[in-house]
Amino acid sequence: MQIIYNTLSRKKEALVPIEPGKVRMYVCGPTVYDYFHIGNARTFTIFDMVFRWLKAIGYEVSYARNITDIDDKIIDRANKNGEPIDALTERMTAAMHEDFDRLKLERPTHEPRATRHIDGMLEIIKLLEGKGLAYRTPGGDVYFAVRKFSGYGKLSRRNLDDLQTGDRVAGDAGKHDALDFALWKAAKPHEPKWPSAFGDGRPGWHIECSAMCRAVLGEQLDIHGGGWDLQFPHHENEIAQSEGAFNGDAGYSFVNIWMHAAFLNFDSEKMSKSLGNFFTAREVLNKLNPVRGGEEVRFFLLRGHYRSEINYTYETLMDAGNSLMGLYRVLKDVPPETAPIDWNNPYAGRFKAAMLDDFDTPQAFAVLYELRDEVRKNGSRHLAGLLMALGGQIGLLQTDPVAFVAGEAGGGDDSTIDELIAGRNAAKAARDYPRADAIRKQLEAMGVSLEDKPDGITEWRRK
RNA sequence: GGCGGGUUAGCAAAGUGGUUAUGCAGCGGAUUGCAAAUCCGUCUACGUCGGUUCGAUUCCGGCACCCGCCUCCA
Repeated sequence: MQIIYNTLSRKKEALVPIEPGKVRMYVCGPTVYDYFHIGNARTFTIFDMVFRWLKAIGYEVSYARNITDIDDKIIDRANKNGEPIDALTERMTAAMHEDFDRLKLERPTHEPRATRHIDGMLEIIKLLEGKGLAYRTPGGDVYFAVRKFSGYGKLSRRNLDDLQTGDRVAGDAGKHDALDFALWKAAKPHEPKWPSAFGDGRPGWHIECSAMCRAVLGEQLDIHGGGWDLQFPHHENEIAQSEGAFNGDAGYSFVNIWMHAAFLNFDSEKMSKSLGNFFTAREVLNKLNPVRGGEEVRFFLLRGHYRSEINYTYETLMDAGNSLMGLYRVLKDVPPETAPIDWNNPYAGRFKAAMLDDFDTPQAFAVLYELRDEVRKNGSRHLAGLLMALGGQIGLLQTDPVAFVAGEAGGGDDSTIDELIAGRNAAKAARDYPRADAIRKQLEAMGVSLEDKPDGITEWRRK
């Protein structure tokens, strides 16, 4: 039984799918105006882990992660670049896929784009207006009337009267209440627009997700995820829209379990575009060995619990890389046997128990390390296979171990390295140790480390 | 101001009312021509003040400090 902490109830709950055996999960995806940063990558990696794990324990998972391809930031950036909006969003979407692939994220079942669901948004807005939950302003905007929706604030536990507004939010002229949020924004010059019963315009951000959830997964979801910062107002607004428009009538919740991924920090502060303290995922990946980098980052991001903040530094990333290397080394030395996982095996059982308890990856990782030691000790190819297979349940340890340990790129080509090693071995045979050490030093300077094996073979690996 | 999260050893990070978490790094030893890898051994823990308890890092309360959301944000 999978246990998940539900932000809505503030409790750990059993996952009981609406439709037995099937899980419908929606995660708010990126806004494609720029490369995403390593903090964004954390959230997507976490939900990729959830996606894979739920499948591993037998669920059929429909996983939707949207692409927000219409938004103020996109418009601003496109204007700044002097580039058409479509060109920018296509370019950034392609880059996003490249980076996701490098991070070993599986493609979600659905990847809806906001601009392809405008009709669905307008339909919901119409429903809301019909119920008196939305209103038009003279300027042609449509707003959600927050105070008319009784459940408003239930997810983030906010009291409407406690919310600070006034000084920080410049009140839009036609708004009835400062907290009301835009469902539809009237068209402005030089901005994209769609025709509608409310006049030409474009959707607000929040309505996009309500519409895409409904279009792609249906009116009820088992799991809805996103970063902590989306809890309010974004997710609160989604609830108001979806439950206000249709779920409420049917007497059920829009979402059963709300999951929120904790932040990735830099210098103990939330990494964010607006603070400017961010590293894009691709710039981090580009600094790492191409064979290992993606998994090193993934390993780093999953080694903390998803509800705990983690701090990104070069040191913590390297720690993770070293730990991962330790797992791969044993797989290189003891070639894993391929076999289905026997969940009755004590290691497998403990790994599973950890994962079932709210995706306790740190605990699950500890089991992998113990299994690593066991494989080292008894050289069991069967257990090596189990180690690899367990890692595989959450997208780890799937690279060829020999290739992973050797690494690629930089440090000269293989034949040069082999030549130098041959020269060193000749020097060793002649007992010319100063020369042998000089060659090793030369290789080290090239980023290549050596390992003399007992059988006389010298293995090497790149940094 | 409102609401929420956190404080565990050098660093990272789980968990538990009483029994070694775990990883990385370090240190000592084995091994090695020397290294590397590996193995063996090993040092540092639960912010602070009270309370409950036979016993608290673990439950309760106060305090301090850090962080987040309340505006776009994963």
